[in-house]
Amino acid sequence: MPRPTLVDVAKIAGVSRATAARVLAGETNVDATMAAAVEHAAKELGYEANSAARMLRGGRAGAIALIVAFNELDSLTGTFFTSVLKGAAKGLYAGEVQPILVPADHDDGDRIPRFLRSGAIDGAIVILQHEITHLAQPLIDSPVPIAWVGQPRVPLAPDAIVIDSDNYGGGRLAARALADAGRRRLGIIAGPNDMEPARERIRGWRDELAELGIDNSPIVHGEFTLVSGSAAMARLLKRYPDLDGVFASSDLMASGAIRVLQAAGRQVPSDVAVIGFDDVSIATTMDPTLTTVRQPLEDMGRVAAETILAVLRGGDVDRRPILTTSLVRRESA
Amino acid sequence: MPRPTLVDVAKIAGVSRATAARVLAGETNVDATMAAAVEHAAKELGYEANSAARMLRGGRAGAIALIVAFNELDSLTGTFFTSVLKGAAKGLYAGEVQPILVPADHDDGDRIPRFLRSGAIDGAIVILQHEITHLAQPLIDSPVPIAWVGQPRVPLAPDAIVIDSDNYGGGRLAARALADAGRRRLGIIAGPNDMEPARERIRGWRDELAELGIDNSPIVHGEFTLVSGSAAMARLLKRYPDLDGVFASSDLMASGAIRVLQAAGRQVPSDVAVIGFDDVSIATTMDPTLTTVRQPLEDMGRVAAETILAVLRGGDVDRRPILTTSLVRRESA
DNA sequence: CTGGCGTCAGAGAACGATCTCTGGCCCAAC
DNA sequence: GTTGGGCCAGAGATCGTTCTCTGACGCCAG
Repeated sequence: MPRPTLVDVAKIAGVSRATAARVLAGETNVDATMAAAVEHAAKELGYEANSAARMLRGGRAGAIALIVAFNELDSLTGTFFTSVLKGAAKGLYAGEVQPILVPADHDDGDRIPRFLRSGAIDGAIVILQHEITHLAQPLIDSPVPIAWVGQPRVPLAPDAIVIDSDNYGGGRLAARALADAGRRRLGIIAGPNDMEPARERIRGWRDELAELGIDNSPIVHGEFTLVSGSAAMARLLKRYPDLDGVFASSDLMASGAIRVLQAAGRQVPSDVAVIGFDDVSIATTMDPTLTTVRQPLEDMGRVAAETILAVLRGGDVDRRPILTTSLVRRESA
Repeated sequence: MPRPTLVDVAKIAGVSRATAARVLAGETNVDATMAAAVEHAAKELGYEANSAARMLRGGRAGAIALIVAFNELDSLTGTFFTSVLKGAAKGLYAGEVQPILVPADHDDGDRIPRFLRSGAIDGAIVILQHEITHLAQPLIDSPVPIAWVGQPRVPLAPDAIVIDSDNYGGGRLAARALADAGRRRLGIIAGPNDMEPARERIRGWRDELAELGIDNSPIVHGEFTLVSGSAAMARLLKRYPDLDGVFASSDLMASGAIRVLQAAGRQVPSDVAVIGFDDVSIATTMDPTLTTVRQPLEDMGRVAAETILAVLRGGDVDRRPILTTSLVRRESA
């Protein structure tokens, strides 16, 4: 049996389509008896408005795409995505908007832009740590608003929506925490230099160290992954064998770094204190548990959702919110 | 400027709506000159069919809901979901169907059933380890087909779509692997007794042990979580202090168990060999890395997608596929 | 008692793609 | 030369909801 339509409801309630629509839309200028009849009929039939018809008539889809790199979703890197995803989906859900999951990889090069033009979504939230190059331009050219979670590598228009955390402040927090623990022979395992957040973390770290009077702290670079963290730590140890504090600018790199330190006979934190960045789940499962600069990932997702919804509703909102980072003290520093 | 419609394309190409539609639908019985004009006009305008109109007219939504417990998404338990999610989304994407993410928790008790009735989706894939009780009945009563990934605790109709892995076979694999490693004093940390997959793992484990002539192996129960695994291991050690092999029926419980074993001075695997179940990411990051019975989670998601798509297309498919489990040998056994 | 205004229900149009049905044209065959 | 069949383009209807416009009724004031 087909799904009941508004006409069915109206027929049973003995009123016209328009009246039934008014009642179900919550308008008040309807006779109470009729309204009750409509409510009753709708409940009886289990009526629910057909979303396609509403969409077609109303012009709004009531849906937002979440563009994510699926190949990383179930990896360690993925814990970053899932936190943001969770926040974004919750935020959209609260706004009565459907989150549509779109795999950014596996793209045939045309489906995402086509999807953006199909009217099936009102906007998109992009959650990519490493952007897929062929996607950047289509996303920038998107006919619907896009919210970026984290600064992408590509330059964006000044009115672009970008949700980021305070990477600069996070870098300062890490430096101060190590200094407060009495460490003075410090090194940093930074992210790739072509990524804005990575540069900001370095800048915060350096500024704070400068204020503390600590100079010439060496920098090595990784790719935010566990293995690149191990490799970077090995290089750092070679350059600076007697260091007593390391800031790894992702938790995964911190994890890789700690393994290398332990393999090299250094105790963490007694010989070398280590601070990470992100506060993803691995930080609590490693041994020692990781002291880290927390990015409020779930909040970032939620703010992305709220911001794009506000933009769609024509509201005047901050299009570049920056969420504060904070230090989470655990065992490693 | 508004999105171009089929009428715009037809106007530029100098043909009627119907002809333009025919060309874009790939029908061949159209004059080549006209077809070329339509193709050209469509490309020039960046035309993409309005999905709402297509949906309304065609009756199909072209979307499948993925119902997931969001509170667990970024936790350790969540790695289970994300793998399935990834497979399901890939499978749907391959079938040209949009995956819509639906948070199962945070439900106000009515939105999910209403959504199922809104025509916005053609079906749903349910990925819940611990079902939300108030959702079970609405899901069972759903007007659209539902595919369950993993046996839920509630009884389902015989024609329900359930994608599961071979839990029984997995239990046998674990028993045999420990026996092959020369272990004879074995114990099992099982899942909750009211969950079918947990019972099946026990049954497989026992049958294999019986064939191997190992009797009276003790059973303790956990809740599939890390802490419950620790607690269960502590109970097991007290009951059976000289055991030399443990099968924990989830990787998280195995992780908790190993910590307790190590804290009790037992070396893993030399004193006690441990085998887990699932093969989620933690299995590769713990120390020692975990030998485990692999559930093909991503495949399960993909098969769920393929099965529900086949059902929607009226195909005759296996509605209860069981995917094989396999042993992944690492360091812990 | 009548005219005017306010309120509220219903009829109709619109959203945009798709599918059916009709009508016209061309070619071939009788 | 005329008729019939086949093929192809276009007009129209349809999906279900929402919004605007119209018309009717009732009430109040003149």
